[in-house]
Amino acid sequence: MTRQKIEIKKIDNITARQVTFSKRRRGLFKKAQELSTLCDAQLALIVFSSTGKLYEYSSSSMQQVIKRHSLQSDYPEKSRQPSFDELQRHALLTREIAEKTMEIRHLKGEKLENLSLEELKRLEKMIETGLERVIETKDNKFIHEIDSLKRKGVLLSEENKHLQQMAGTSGVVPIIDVEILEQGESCESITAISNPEDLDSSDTTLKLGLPFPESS
Amino acid sequence: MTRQKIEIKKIDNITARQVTFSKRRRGLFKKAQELSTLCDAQLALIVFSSTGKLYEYSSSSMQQVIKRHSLQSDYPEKSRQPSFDELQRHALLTREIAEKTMEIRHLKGEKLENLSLEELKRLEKMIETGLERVIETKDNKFIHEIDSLKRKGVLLSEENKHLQQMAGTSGVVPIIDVEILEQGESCESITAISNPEDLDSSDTTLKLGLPFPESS
DNA sequence: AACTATTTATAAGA
DNA sequence: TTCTTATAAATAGTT
Repeated sequence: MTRQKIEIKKIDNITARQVTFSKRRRGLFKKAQELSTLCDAQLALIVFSSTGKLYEYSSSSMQQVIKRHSLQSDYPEKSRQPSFDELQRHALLTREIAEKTMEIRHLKGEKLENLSLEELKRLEKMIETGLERVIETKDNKFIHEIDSLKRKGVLLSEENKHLQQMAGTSGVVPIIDVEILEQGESCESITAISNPEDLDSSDTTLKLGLPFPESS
Repeated sequence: MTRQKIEIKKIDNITARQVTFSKRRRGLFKKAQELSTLCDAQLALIVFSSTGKLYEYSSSSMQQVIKRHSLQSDYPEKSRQPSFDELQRHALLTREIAEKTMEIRHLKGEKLENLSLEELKRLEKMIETGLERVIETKDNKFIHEIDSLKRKGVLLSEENKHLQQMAGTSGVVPIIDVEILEQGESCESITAISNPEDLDSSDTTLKLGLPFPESS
């Protein structure tokens, strides 16, 4: 735009075009950075030359500007297709869930028709072992609870005796005989007179979110 | 850049800044479009004013330029952060896997220490039911196999008789007596003489990928 | 928004 | 590519 005014259309001469590109590109980037500085604007400029070379400027990070742009723009989520990597990870997780679901069903004795005899035998053994462990754990817990209750009973009984002596009232009859507790075998009879809140040894109340949902 | 040269730094006066922004923005966009036209360059320009308003220009479509840019640039996938939605779905799947893993462990009699007595009782019942079903399925499969083998034996025996008559050789002694097969009760004795490849009724070979991996 | 004095950008040539 | 230079274009400050 000096010596002679030029028309704004594609420059045919390749050399002239490249020269003009160099000059004007520099000018444009300078103006862009001046604008962002002077006016506190966030700005991104991307230029590909006709030969394919990339030139870029951005006042902050290019990603930041592009992200802000795609948020404001009317194609907010079109460009956000899940990446291959995400799809793959998602597929892996889904597959793992399917496998675990099937394993649970098998352990519950469901959907067994596709298992071979060999697999059924393995499964049976697996479940038997699991059952033994559960029963053992359960029984241990019962025993522990009985033990704990007995000890509480003994303590309470001793306290009672002490209180009787303190009060000098020998005529009061104890409600629970310690001897019965120490020899007791029936769980029901003991849990029946016990209040769960009194026990800090184990929790017999139902937890929220049962870990065994019904599967169809 | 006229009347007086200015320093390139943020303009403090808000009004002056907005005026300059307007003027220079127009100039910048004009230059940008001239460059793309004159030099056949692909170009994208994104500007956010300090008040947040978006101005943009691109020689082709903005997405196209941005895509080309992110391909050439050295951050090919960095900008592709997972969306909130993806993260959430991922978290859900991971949680589901954790829950199922724990359920499997419980069914196998592992990690029972945090279960209440009530839960242990439920679990025991669940496993017992599963075990019954597995045993029943297994036994049915045995019976089916026995049945299938018997029928094969009968057919083979009849074929043998037929062949004997055809050949006129009455002196050949049959290797297997049909009567024995029809009355057989022991699974082992029968499976011992059977070849799994002969049976199309059921598959007793081990499937690949056992559904019961050892968990620690 | 328009004006205008100046600065800046740049086309053509070296 | 870079420098030079004449001139077009952009624009800071003013109205």
